[in-house]
Amino acid sequence: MLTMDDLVSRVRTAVSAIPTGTIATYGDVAELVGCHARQVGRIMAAEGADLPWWRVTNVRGELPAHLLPAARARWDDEGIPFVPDAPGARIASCRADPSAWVARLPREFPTGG
DNA sequence: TCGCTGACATCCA
DNA sequence: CTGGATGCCAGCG
Repeated sequence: MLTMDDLVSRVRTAVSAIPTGTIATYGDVAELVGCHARQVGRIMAAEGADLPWWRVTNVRGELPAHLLPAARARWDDEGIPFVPDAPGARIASCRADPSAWVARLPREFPTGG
């Protein structure tokens, strides 16, 4: 049984494991923790304050306007390009390798199987 | 204790 | 941009 607390814990673990300088999508995280992408967004909004949330974007590599200023600063720090004219380019060039990302997770991390 | 409704940092045609 | 599909939570009666 996957409770909300379990889900929060998994999301926190998964997001924390995203390698520096790379980004993942809500869908990636959702698939990894075994829930819907939208659920990840809810958790990030509520519990993601102390996580590298700027490494988690939507499928287009974008974030809501109220987060963009802070996210851009983080992306700049980590060498992640901000490409306002071609947001897809960022997600394409900086998306974390799932294998490398998942490898950073603890063995105990339940991926659903 | 339900059932409806609105809000959310999503995704797709 | 518009409209529908998904999952979960919070507020109201």
